[in-house]
Amino acid sequence: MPGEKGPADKGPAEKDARRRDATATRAAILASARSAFIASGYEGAGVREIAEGAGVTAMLINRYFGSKEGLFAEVLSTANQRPIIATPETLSAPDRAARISKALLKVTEPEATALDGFLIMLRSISNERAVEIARAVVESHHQKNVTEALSGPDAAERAALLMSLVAGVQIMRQVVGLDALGRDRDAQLERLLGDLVARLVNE
Amino acid sequence: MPGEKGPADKGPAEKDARRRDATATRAAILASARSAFIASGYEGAGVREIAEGAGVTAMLINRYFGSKEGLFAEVLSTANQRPIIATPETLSAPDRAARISKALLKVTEPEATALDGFLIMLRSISNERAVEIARAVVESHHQKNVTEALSGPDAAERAALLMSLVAGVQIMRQVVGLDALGRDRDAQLERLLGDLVARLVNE
DNA sequence: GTCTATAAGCCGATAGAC
DNA sequence: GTCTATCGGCTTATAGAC
Repeated sequence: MPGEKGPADKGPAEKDARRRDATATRAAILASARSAFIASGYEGAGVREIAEGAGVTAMLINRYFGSKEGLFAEVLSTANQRPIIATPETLSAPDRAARISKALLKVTEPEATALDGFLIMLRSISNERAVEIARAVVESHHQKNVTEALSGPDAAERAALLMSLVAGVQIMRQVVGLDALGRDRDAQLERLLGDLVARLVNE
Repeated sequence: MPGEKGPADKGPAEKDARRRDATATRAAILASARSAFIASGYEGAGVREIAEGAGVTAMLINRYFGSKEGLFAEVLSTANQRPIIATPETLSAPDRAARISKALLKVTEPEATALDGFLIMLRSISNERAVEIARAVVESHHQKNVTEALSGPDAAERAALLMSLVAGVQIMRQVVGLDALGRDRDAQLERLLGDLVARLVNE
């Protein structure tokens, strides 16, 4: 029947089964946006490019997320839901400093992806609005989680410095690729970093 | 003499005295570019905006620097000529860790400008070419200088971690503006940071 | 040495058809 | 639910006049 639209329209509309699924489309856009923001940051990634990666047109991004800004906020929020390095598990272990420094080196290897939430933020600090969005996410998630996990005085300041150290190592090792932070130095780095982390996580 | 050009050409060309001075124009473009890259990074700053700040047209940027990329390379290089925090002076003092942590907090206050060379780099990591240029500058200047200033084993790795810490603190304190790294926490931060820095700069 | 004018293309966002 | 077509504005870079 010509007047009927949507998935009920079988027959010639095989690909519509996926194309007309709002939930799936939304998820596809989010996934594509995440990759694009990781690779190029907020300013570097374009809505057309993101849409193409999701197999849709750019217009749908505004339809589902209001704007590129709204899309960025949702990507950043979901990518920073839970702690990666200073997790409740690593923080409660007796050898937590060693565990954390080891985890930090692992997730900042050139091809690692676990710390994507942070990486998106770091690659987006050229844009003022993106920084504001990132600030809200970090304060409400990571700062809060890590502070609560640390006991002793100045927990908030120690948590903030731990995040700073993580951000700095990620930039210099994963993004910039300093020789002295290469994988072939992991042995020395693990020892040095463990020392630093111990100062922050041990009361 | 009719054949002579430049400032010697007085008379009706009052404003030409400045406008037709290639050296001054070059310097004006560099200064304007530096401000723009600090505020918006490589991708965020436009050549028109930079040219306007120098009182010239965008075309001259390509004339003097070949391209926006060439301009960026020159700005980044001049802005990172000499060390700011880990200077020969601070590193040779007996209480170097305390001095360095104090200096770091000072140059990462919200309105501070001393660490601009680093800030330009951090705001530009969304662009691949900008990162390559920044990497070359950091390796050839800061990594080299700081490593030479540190004695003892693993000097290169300790230097790289010190730069990572500086970069991380600058991002979280000056760019993101985390509450826990605010100026009202300077007393605690100075103590905590001093501890960390001591682990890196003391053999 | 510096200008105006313009090429060629990408940006985010929107109107309206189906 | 998704499309095409398009708007207005931005981008870097270049050609040619003076």
